[in-house]
Amino acid sequence: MLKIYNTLARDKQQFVPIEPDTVRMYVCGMTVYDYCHLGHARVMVVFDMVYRWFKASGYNVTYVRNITDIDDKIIRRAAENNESIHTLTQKFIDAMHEDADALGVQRPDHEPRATQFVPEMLQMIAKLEANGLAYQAADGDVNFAVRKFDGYGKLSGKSLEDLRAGERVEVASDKHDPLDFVLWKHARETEAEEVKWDSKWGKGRPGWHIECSAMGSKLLGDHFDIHGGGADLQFPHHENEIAQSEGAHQCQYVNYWMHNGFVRLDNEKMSKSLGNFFTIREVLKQYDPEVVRFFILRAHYRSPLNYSDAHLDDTKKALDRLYTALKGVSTEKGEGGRVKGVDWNEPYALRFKAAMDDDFNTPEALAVLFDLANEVNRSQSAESALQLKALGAVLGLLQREPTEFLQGGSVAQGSDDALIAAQIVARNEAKQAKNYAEADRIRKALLADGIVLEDSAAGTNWRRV
RNA sequence: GGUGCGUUAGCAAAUCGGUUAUGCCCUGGAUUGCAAAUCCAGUUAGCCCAGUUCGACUCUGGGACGCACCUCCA
Repeated sequence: MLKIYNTLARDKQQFVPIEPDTVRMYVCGMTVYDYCHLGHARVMVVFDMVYRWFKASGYNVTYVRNITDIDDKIIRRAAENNESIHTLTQKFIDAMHEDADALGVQRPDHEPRATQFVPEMLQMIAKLEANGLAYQAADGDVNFAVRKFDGYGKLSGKSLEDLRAGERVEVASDKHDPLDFVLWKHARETEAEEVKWDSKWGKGRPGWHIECSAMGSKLLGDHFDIHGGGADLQFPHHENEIAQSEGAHQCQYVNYWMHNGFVRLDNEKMSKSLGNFFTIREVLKQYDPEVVRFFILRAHYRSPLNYSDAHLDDTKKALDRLYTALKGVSTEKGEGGRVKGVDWNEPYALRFKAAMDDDFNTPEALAVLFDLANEVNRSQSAESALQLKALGAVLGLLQREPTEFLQGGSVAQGSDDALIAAQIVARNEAKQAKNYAEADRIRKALLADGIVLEDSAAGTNWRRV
């Protein structure tokens, strides 16, 4: 029985889908004006894990992760680069896909781009206006009237009074209420035609919040199961989505709200505005992408995750242990020669499932994998090894050839394979001649290059540190 | 200022009112020419104070510290 921590309820709740055996989930994706950083990597990996677990649990899942390809930052960046919005966003969408692919993140079923759903957004704004929840201000912007929507603040646990007391920003005077937010931004003279759409309120472009509401209901319906995103989107973005969608459709918007924790650097949230971030591609120059994925899944998705080289090094060693267990045990085929999936009746799998069903407790699920690896090491059982690999697959891990991972695991530098092989031959000749000084010299020299030799009955293997 | 979350061994990180988390590091043993890998055994916990309880890391109250949101942000 799957339980999910629902931000809306501030509690773990049993997951009951709206339609039996079906999950419809929406996750706020990226605004594509720059390369993705590790914070983005965490959202992608976490919800990829969620997506995979629902599928492994037998649900039909429709997963939508949007792309914001129109907003102030994009417009500014395009102007700086002297390129079109489309050129800029396409470049970073491509880069995002490269990064996601490297991290083993499966493509969502839909990746809607905001610019392709402007008519739906306009329809929704019209509904809100008809329902008395939106108004056009003197400056031409169409705003949402926060005061008119009962229950504003139910997701973030904030009252309008609290919010008002904490106001830190000068408010545009044309709003009826300082907390009203924009649905439709009127076009500015200086802006390119590319960022202007016609509407009954005049030329303009959509506000950020309406994008997700419109794309969500278009692709998943007015009421769907799960909505996810980073914890920083809880307020105001998700709060505003609820107000818009429920205000327009007059029904519950989302049943379960899921928010992942931040990636931190030196105990501080990694973010664009603080400038303390590493892009995914920077990190992948130094670490194997599977190590990065494993690093993210080693923490519970709601916990903070501190990034440091020491932690990544630690993670690499941990993953080495799992791949080492798989090495040398045939995992190609199960009994009777068929390719085997998870045997869900087996004790380790039951523990794994219990962990995952408990609000996607991946650290606990991974602990089960380490216990299973220990079992594989002891028994050298192909069945156990297959089970380990199959459970790894559920998390998008352990699917490579162990040797390929262990020998390329940290991003390759120095010695090439042929050279290493030659050194091993030379060392084994020295060993046969009982010239251990020479054998040890060769081993030490390789170690200096990050190559560890392992002698076994079957011969000498090597791996990278 | 308001609101929310967190504080577990050297580091990272889970579970749980009473029974070995797990990974890395460390110690001893087995194995090895010596190592590495592996196996076995072991060391190191629960921010502070008070309460509830036969028993609390786990529940309650108070305090300290940290982080986040209240502005664009994954």
